[in-house]
Amino acid sequence: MASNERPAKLTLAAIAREAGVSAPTVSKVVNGREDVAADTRAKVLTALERTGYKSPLQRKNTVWRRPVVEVVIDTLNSAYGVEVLNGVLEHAAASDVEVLLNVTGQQRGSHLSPEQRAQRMVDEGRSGMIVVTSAFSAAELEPFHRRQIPIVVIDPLNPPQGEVVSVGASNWAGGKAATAHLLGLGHRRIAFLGGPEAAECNQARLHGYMAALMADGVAVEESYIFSGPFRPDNGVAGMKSILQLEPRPTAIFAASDSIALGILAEARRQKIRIPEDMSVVGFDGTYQAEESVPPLTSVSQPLQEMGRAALRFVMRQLRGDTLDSHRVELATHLVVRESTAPPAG
Amino acid sequence: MASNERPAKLTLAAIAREAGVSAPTVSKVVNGREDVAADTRAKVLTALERTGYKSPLQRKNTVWRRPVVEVVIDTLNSAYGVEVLNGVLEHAAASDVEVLLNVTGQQRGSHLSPEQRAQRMVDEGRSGMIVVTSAFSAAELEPFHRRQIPIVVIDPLNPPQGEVVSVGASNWAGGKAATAHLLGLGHRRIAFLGGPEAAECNQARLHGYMAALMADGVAVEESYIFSGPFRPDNGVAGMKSILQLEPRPTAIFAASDSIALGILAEARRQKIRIPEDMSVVGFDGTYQAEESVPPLTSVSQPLQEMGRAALRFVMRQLRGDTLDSHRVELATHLVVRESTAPPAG
DNA sequence: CTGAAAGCGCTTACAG
DNA sequence: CTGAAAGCGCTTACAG
Repeated sequence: MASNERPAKLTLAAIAREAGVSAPTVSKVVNGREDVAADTRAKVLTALERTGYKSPLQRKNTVWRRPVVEVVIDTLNSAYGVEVLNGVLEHAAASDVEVLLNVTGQQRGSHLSPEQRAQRMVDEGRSGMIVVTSAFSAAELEPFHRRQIPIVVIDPLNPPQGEVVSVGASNWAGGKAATAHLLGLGHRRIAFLGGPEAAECNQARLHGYMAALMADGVAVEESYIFSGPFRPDNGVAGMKSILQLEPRPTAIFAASDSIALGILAEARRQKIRIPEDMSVVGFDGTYQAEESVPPLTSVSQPLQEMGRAALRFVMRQLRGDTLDSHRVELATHLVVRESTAPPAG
Repeated sequence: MASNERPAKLTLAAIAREAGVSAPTVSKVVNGREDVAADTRAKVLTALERTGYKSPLQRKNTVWRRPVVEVVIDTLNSAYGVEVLNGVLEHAAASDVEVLLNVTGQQRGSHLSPEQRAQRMVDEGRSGMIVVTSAFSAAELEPFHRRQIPIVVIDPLNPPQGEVVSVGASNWAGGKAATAHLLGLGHRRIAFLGGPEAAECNQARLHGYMAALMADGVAVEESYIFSGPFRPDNGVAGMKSILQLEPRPTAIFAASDSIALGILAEARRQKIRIPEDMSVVGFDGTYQAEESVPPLTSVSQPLQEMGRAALRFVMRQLRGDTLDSHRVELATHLVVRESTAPPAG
């Protein structure tokens, strides 16, 4: 008879039987009351753990909730961010994960300390976080690590910190390829219109640029190197400066498509023809590079794949898998369109 | 004695007394069961709302969680959707609401019935939903209404359904203004390159176009009217057709900026100069209209404001406020840039 | 579609 | 400190 009994439902009463105590006693233990003898409490706790008992509340909360991953991003007003987000969303749909969006340009929740934000993530049942092109200190991440909340960073704006898991692209190789392409067309005076000076990805692109120049025996000219935000206005301002240089560069390698778009706009205003008077290479390879006038030669990053990889990393950490590496770097490749040509003359 | 009684505890039974029904009936309503007569349900809902009843589960969950609102959108690959989303995010940041993003182009959760999706929203503690440019039937929305989940629709792709709360813009006036602008420049052969034929907003724009023509005594030419998706490829295909019309139109009113961008691209390929050979007006007024070549004359919609208004509507319903109206329509206005000029000759 | 009755699982109050 | 008994609040099963 005993061997054919179906397993009793997991109720307080069942735990009580299991532990050899009464239901009210189990109730007290579950509710953290103090009027229970230590050894009685121990017996009950053992039974609770062995059977995996959940209160009706907990059970209702476990109706199979999908994991919720928060994506933190500074702005959606660039094709870069939207593409990364699309990758995250695609993988989220495939793996039944929900995506919470937090655009920090809008300063949400900035009044909270990292400690409070991490605690709130636990309270609200959030599973992990993906941070896109942001700067953060080890101290800001520590409260999340302590609570075992997986965080993955895409293209951090500051140098990698200890244990941080990050996803990026081969920026150095991309910068080298872009510059080599211009050199191959015959350009010798090539400007670098960069992103934020401190950004890892920007430094790698700059060093790729310098490596290509050096490989061809072209001296690096300090006055040809600029930096600023990854935004069109930086391209506009940079283009104005570059047009006043003597001797004037014949080509520009821009560290992002958004910067390159600013260059194109300023060129139009000043009646500088692209590529006849000036060649321009961008970086990112978003759809904006395809649709610009003229279509932009650009170093394409697998942005969607980067988003997917970031979410995959979060989920792996959630499952408790060990990671092979704390950094994934996906390949970039140069796409030649119509904004580059041999220099005039 | 009655006047000094302390208020009865807020139990199912109390609600039942209040509504003049039995406890099991209240239980059914609270749990979203279907076997309750509409008027009985209404009585119970009133009582629930008046007393602010919370189930034990809800009571325990009220550790002060921020409301979570889900935004459902077909794609982020258009400036339209991103702008609306920016508006939602901005108001969400200001009012301490979390935003969950669901991009349906990726078919997520499509295997679930509306009933299941609505129940899951309750289970996962979601507060409300904002649906952007989607089609849906009354039957699809009913399970959400039954569970008192506020839904607000932005620019529905099908005609408004009964109780649906929606946000939009003055499409008819905008279509009329765009067409009047072209007529004022001297155009008489004006094509309409529209969006989805069934879409409310598209129909309003089309009728605004016809109203302007008729006001100027210009006959509506059926062969000048096209429809298709709100996407650049529709603009490309439409432009090809229009260029073959005899006599050829001298201007095009496109029902969205994305369609207009396709027109500009095809014009470039065919060496048709804009605006010298053909004037083009778009609709939406996204940043793409500013950055295109040439910059696009377009009817600007307050997309961010529409996103903000949608979230405000959701929150009002959550608080149980009565809505003044089930439809908000914000003003559009024409922004003249460089894609329109008097016809040649 | 409704509700009286039975039931379920947890908690409370209190005697020992 | 423990547990039999009573109680609470919600849900289920089903007769009408």
